[in-house]
Amino acid sequence: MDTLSIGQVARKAGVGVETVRFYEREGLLEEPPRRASGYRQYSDQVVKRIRFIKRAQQLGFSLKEITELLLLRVDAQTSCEVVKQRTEAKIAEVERKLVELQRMRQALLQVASLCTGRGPTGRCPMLDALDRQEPLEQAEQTAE
Amino acid sequence: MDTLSIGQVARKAGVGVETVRFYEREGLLEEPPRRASGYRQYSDQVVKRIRFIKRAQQLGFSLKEITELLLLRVDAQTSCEVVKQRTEAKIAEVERKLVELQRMRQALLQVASLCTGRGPTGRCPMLDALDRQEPLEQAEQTAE
DNA sequence: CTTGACTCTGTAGTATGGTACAGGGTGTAT
DNA sequence: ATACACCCTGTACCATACTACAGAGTCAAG
Repeated sequence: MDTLSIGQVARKAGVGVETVRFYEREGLLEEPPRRASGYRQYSDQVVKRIRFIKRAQQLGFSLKEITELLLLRVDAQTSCEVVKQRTEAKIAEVERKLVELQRMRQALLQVASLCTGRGPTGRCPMLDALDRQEPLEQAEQTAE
Repeated sequence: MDTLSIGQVARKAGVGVETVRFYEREGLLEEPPRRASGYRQYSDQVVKRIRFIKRAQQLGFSLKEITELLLLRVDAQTSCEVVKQRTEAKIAEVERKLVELQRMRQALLQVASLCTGRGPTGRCPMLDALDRQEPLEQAEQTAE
């Protein structure tokens, strides 16, 4: 057989059946064709789509944002210019996240290295490590 | 003055007063000393802590995970070995996220470049672009 | 042709992460 | 000494993202 039942899709994608239906209701998955009985029949494309949704979520994107990512395409409704602008905005966002993650990684590496030296170094090593990365912080809103 | 009221902390950190109290209840911020009146008095350390929480959230960490990150320290309760292990687990997690974000960035760059060529290329360019990055996908659970 | 696993729709409940009062006290500037 | 912005506790409500039924129909194996 070439098509998948909702249960097969859910198992392959590592989510629950209810989640697949939920994503359909929320517009993250398009409504699939139905059998005479009303059973949904999927292609395995949808498995990829669900996995993408799950990965994007773990990177801090909401379902709303993920919908936007999945809709980045040139078509009758959306001109090339618009898609390009939106895509570049998303790229900028992803790059901001990359920078933050790099900083977190550096901080964690410092915590790990600090660890070999042992000793209860008080306070919060994680935040101290981040401080060491941004040596000069702006005055930022001292007013009140 | 050397200490901050809850309102000043909230403004500096860019969150609501209620959020600060919520984080305290949830154990993300320790209970600050109080004035005779019962007013909380904070040092500006806490502003950094809240900003860290917010940034980590945007990278897909839950408040529970963020609590764990902030607790990575060697003390009476936690030995060096344990902290090191946990920290290295977190580093691995961060590095997985970095890889995923890089892939998403590449995919978005492809969508943007594809865009200059114009035309409604059907389907979902975002997922197609990701496919092009992982040329050979494993058989992964073909059973059912 | 029945049994058990699966599917359908619809509605309700849950966990997470806040957000918004209500009803009261505090701090200080005028 | 009174106004006004702020703080307190406590409780209730909200959005997001599921998760779990109930009650009914479907499908394939034995």
